Amino acid sequence: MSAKPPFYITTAIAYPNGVPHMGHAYEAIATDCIARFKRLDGYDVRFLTGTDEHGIKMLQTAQKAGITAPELLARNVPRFEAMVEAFNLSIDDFIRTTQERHHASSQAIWEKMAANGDIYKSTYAGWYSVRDEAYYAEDETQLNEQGVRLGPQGTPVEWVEEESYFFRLSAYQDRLLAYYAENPGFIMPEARRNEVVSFVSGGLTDLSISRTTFDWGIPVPGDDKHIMYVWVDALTNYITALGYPDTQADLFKRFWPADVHVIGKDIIRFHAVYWPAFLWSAGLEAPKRVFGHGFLFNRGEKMSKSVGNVIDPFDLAATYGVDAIRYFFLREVSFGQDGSYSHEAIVARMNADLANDLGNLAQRSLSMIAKNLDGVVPQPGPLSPEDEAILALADGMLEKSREAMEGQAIHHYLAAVWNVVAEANRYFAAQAPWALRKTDPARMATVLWVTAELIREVGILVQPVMPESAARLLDLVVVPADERGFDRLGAGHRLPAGRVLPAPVGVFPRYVEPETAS
RNA sequence: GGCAGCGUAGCUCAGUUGGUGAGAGCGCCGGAUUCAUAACCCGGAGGUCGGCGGUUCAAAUCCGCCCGCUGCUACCA
Repeated sequence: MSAKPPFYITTAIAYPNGVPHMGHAYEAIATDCIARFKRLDGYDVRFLTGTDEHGIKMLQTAQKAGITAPELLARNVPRFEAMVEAFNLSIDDFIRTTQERHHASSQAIWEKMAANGDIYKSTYAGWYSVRDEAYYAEDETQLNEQGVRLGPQGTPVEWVEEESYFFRLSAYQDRLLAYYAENPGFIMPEARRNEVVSFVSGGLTDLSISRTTFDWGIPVPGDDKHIMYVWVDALTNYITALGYPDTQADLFKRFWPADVHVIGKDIIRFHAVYWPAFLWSAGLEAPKRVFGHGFLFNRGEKMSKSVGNVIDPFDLAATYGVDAIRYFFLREVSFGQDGSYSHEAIVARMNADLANDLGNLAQRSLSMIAKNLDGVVPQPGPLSPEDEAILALADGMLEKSREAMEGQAIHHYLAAVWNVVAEANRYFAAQAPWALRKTDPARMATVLWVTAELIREVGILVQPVMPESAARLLDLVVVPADERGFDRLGAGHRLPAGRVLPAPVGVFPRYVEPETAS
């Protein structure tokens, strides 16, 4: 067992009735960045992702394709698993809700909730929308011209009357409101919290949590006619992966409650209302934070199959490079807000920030060390006020980054780092070491040492966003593998003189438009 | 309909509790430079801070109304 503080972070589990789109990759990338940041900052991190494989939609999609649900999963789930490699996700576990461990866990939490008196059997009658996975009151629906009844979201609904188990959600209203009040950071960003508070304040009704109309799911303990509502099943994944129902398991004791569930803004309610209630009912603690990120738009348009602008994340990574894609989405999009992307925006970002600012800085400074100092890190002379100032600015990056990442403001963390990169370029231009070469070689050496040290610090700090490229950057200044943690930042661990550096090679290539045949 | 939020340079956005002449990045124009990935550096043009009215010595920043947009939620039908 580690002395490091624990940090448990999860993505939502993806619904694999289709293949991954950029939205899935985005959530995974952002969560991975947070996980890596915490790991480098000295935390014992547990990072979970996975797939949500039950439910009627899975059955229907399979049916449409003329195959079974397991066959559909066999086709799609590997694509989600492939994202782990393709996007360099540093996960510790990949959970699939069809796994045996998850059946046991889901049934166990159900039994706990039942034993607590929060589950009762009744009948449910109403209009159900498969697509929305929600029931609607009759007056929430209407008939269209074709005589098809539609729900408020414009999706078809069907009359369902079935015996159902209910969860006493209404009993948790006060406790939820108290929890939101006492933990202002529970729901992030803040705008989402306001919505949830207003929703819960408006009154909670009990929740139908079982179905008898199909069987692709986990059976209710002691009543096989019923299978669990997908959200009871899905949410439970977060504790299954820690060994639940064995609450004495090492993982469970160490990592529950979760520090952050990173999810899309569309499923905030399930995570911020239902999930804490389920957990309390089962005698467990609620997670510490639920962060709802925004949606991605292709050139400002929502991605949809009918518009034909759904982007394959694997294609993007192949075209621009994994790290460039990771950087683009994490830097360009305010985490928590919706974001937009386009070829032009991606190219502009990667060329300006990565190739021109950071890559070129490394190249111009390290090549001077190679050509003028035989590739050996020089011993710096007395530091000038300019040297001290830029080093101090770099030393301040960690605190700013931490502060930003406390609130998952990934874009602020990156802005802080690139502010230093911009200043470093100004510093380099102002000091003009190429001119000092003839007038004051000792001073040139000092400037080059300072710049190399800046590259070391920036390299360490950008590892969470661009693990591969940052590693190559750090290789250029020969930072040993065990000296790449955030504890190595700052004045206490400056780049030592005497290191022999390899010949500098470009880490961040410019994106050049391929020649178009005309 | 209710609640919450937003509308600031061509684009994306910053602008603590009202007070140095309204900012950043990208883009554009000009200059400088050659260490470097046609990169970096310097300078410049560009805005009625959605509109109207009000409070104040002073408002992008507070209040009211209006217009437009977004989210949550309700209801009519």
